[in-house]
Amino acid sequence: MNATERIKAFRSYLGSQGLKLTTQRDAIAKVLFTSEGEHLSLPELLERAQKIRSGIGYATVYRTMRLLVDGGFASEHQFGDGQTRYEPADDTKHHDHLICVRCGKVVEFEDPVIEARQDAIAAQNGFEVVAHRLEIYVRCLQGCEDKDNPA
Amino acid sequence: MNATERIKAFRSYLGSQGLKLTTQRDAIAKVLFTSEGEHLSLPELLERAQKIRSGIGYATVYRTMRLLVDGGFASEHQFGDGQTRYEPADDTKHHDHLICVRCGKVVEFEDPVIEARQDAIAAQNGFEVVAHRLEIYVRCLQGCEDKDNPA
DNA sequence: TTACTTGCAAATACTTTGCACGTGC
DNA sequence: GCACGTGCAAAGTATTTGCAAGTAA
Repeated sequence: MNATERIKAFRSYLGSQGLKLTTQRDAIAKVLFTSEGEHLSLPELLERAQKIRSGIGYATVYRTMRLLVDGGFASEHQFGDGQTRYEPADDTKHHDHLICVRCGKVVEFEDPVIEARQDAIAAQNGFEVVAHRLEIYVRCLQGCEDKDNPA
Repeated sequence: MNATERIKAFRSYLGSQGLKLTTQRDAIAKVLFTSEGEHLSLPELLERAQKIRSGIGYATVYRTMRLLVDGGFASEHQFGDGQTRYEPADDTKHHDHLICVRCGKVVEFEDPVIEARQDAIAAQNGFEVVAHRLEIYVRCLQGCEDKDNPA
């Protein structure tokens, strides 16, 4: 599903839930759905949304993101910088993240071997998997710039 | 390494760093090292430490835990309840967590297959692994009580 | 009209820090 | 004695909420 289709789906979802489609919600959804791979924080989402529709408040972004997460349109991540970050949810396949501890670069990946292993481990312990979160903290092999101590 | 050995190691570490061994630090370390598998939060650590040595303040627990984490004696986790949780660090092998989304139960596991896969994936993307965090959110198969809505 | 939304500001919830007083070494 | 440590209270951060005014349907 591309960004346009996702926005349409979100609009339908709002209607189906008796919620209203406002210019604020539309702008925020647009920002989210066109941020593939970026993992934006609330302040970042706010800044971009205000370019589309000025005057949007922080609380509206916060509440709209919760709406998007609850509706399955977005997923939240905590990468350890103390901020919650968001990305468009992928309804078909799940992916995980490689995060460089030096430069902060984030690369997404998916691996069926790990997914399968998780199901097996959960089953062995008397559980069924609902979701998972895997973050691999790494260092770039070809060198990268320290985000906290720029050269 | 058992709890007693870990406490000794921590005491030596303090000396080697020119830091002082106080009754507060000792009590907090004792609480941590005897909490295997519990993943205590700061308030919980504080409560238990105060039973050993009354009068300990929150800030002291906070600063001592940072000391323990920095020294490699403890590791931090964020399980999504908005609190940082701590457990004694295992110097030999890493383990991950299965977390029941309904009752909050946490089970630890380790899996060499997943560990090996992570190294391979990182290498394929031009990284070397520094650390990782894997949380599998599950549901108990034999039923459990909802922590937010007790029966 | 009417229920849902918004933006502001205030309230939370945790975490982190400044500082005067204590205390290991 | 002196440098490090402690406890309190206050300051940060990021998140969440109350409410009067605004708006989609």
